[in-house]
Order: sequence, then structure tokens, then C-alpha cells
Amino acid sequence: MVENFSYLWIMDTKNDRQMVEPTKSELEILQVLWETGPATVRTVNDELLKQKDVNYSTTLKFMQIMTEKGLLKRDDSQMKHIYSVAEAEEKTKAHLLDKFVDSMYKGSAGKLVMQLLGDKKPSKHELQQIKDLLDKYEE
Amino acid sequence: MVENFSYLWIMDTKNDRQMVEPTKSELEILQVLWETGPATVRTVNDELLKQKDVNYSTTLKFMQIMTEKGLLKRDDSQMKHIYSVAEAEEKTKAHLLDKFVDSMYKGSAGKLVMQLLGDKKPSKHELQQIKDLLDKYEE
DNA sequence: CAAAAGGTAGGAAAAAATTCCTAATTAAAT
DNA sequence: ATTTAATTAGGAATTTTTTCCTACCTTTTG
Repeated sequence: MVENFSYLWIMDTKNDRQMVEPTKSELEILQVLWETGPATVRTVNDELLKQKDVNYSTTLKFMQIMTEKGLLKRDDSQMKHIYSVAEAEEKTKAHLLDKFVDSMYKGSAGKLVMQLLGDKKPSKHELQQIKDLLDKYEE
Repeated sequence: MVENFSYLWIMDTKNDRQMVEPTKSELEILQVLWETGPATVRTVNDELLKQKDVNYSTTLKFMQIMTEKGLLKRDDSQMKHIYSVAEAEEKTKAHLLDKFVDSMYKGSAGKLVMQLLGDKKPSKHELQQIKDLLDKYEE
């Protein structure tokens, strides 16, 4: 019986992994890693420095925390650890988008798109892409 | 000369007002006020209680802070103060959506829509609305 | 090999966001 | 007129997020 419980607990923690939501700073790091692919702290920090003033040890700390949270994976077989994202970019983005739509538009994707069109100005090319997608979607 | 400077400063602070971004908790309060329109702390807190466990004085505090930040306006001519949002719902949402698109999809509204269609499932009615809007948009 | 440079780990400090306690005030009820 | 209930204001405490200092390794360089 005890084994059953602990087994369930292990499964739970594994499934909860992507439920962990990145903070603002953590998201910035994810975005770098989505761009570059697996990378060292140095590489990530250099990228971040292009956007804002940030200390190397701050980035290191974040990436350590994110690894603990399960947002990142780490290969520490070499001295320079290589970090990579734990979940696919699309999956994470889908989740964040989902949350955004739910909270801001009560889950109505249509409302969001309508505001988007009034607000941002998609290029002609993008508009066509969207239309194509909508057509294909209608099956 | 002094008058000129102070005049400019006043204009600046007014324009900066909506640049203040709500935190997560503050957004929840905005959402209630968008629904109900101008309301007392009591009303807002009652609404919040439907979603989560929150103390009256916590809500009060938030609404005071939000007023200081310029996110809310307050009519305190009566004992029960009446709070209302400082900026129109659409304007605030547009701004937050804009930030979201920029940070997550590098400003490509098209990319977002594409993910949206793969992810969420807009209803047939919503799809038609979107298409209509796209057609109208092409002028 | 000694020094310098570049890494990691761990903790602590600082800043931001959240929560709620308490005192004072006003309105309502008995 | 007292008491009770509802409200605001102002901290203060807590929690979360962000930042970075320091000690200690490992690798590279002179």
C-alpha cells in the first residue's frame, strides 16, 4: 500500500512539471534558449546583455532555480554545464497563450483575434497565412 | 519658463499613467470592475471570493494601491468609496495583448493566430466572425 | 608550477508583491 | 444613546522574485 502511494506521488510530480509557470525573468531565459538551443550560462547571459543589464551570477542563479523547478534540464557531465528547456517551445507557449486567453477573453479565441486585428497591423503576407489556415481549418 | 516645465511634466505623468502595468492580483481586480462597472470594495471582494479565498482588507489594500498607481479612480465623496477603472477596458487589454505578442511571438500577430487555431478550438460562429473581420480588414 | 581567468554552488540581501492586523471613523440597529 | 456593524487608513509581516557576493573548483596561460 505504501508503495502505491509513493508511486502515485512520483507520477504526480512528474505530470505537474509543466504546470510550473515561469516568472517574467525566467521567461526571458526560456526565450533565449528557444532561440539558441542548448547553451551554457555564459551564452545565455551574453544574449540577455543585449537586452538589459544583468550580472552573470544572476543568470546562473536563475538557471539553477529553473532546473530545480523542472523548467530546464542540465547536462553537467562537463565543467561548463549545458542547459536546455525541459518542454518544447510550442507546448510552453500554447500553455501560456491558453492562460492568457482564458483570463483576458474568458477563453474566447475569437475575441482575441478581433482585438488583434484592430490593434496590431498584420502584414498582407501574414493575413493571407491566417486566411489559408482558417480555410484549411474548416474541415 | 518654470511654468513650461511644470506643464510638460503634468502632461507626461498623465500619458505615463497607462504605462503602469497591473500585477497578477491587480489584473483580477480590473477584470471584476470591467464586468461590474464602478463598484465598492465590498462588491469587488464578493466577486473575488467566488474565485478564491481573499480577505476584505487585502482587496481594500490593493484597490488603494491601484488608485495611487493610477490604475483606478476613486469617488470618495461618500463613505463607501466608489472605484472605477482609469482606462478603458479595450485600451488596457490592447496594451497587454501587444506586450504578449511582442515578447512571445516577436510581434508577429500571425504566428499567434496560427498557434491559437491549433491549440484552442474556436467555435464555428467565432470562426465566421474572424473571417468577416479579415475580409473587411482588406481595404 | 604559479597566476589568471572562467566556472559552479550556496547563501544572503534587496526589491516587489501579497496578505492581513489594528486603530479610528462613520453609519446602522437596537 | 449605546452598541453593533461596516468602512477606511496605515502600517507591518510574509512570501515571492530578483540580485549579487563570496568561497571554492577547474582550466588556461605565462
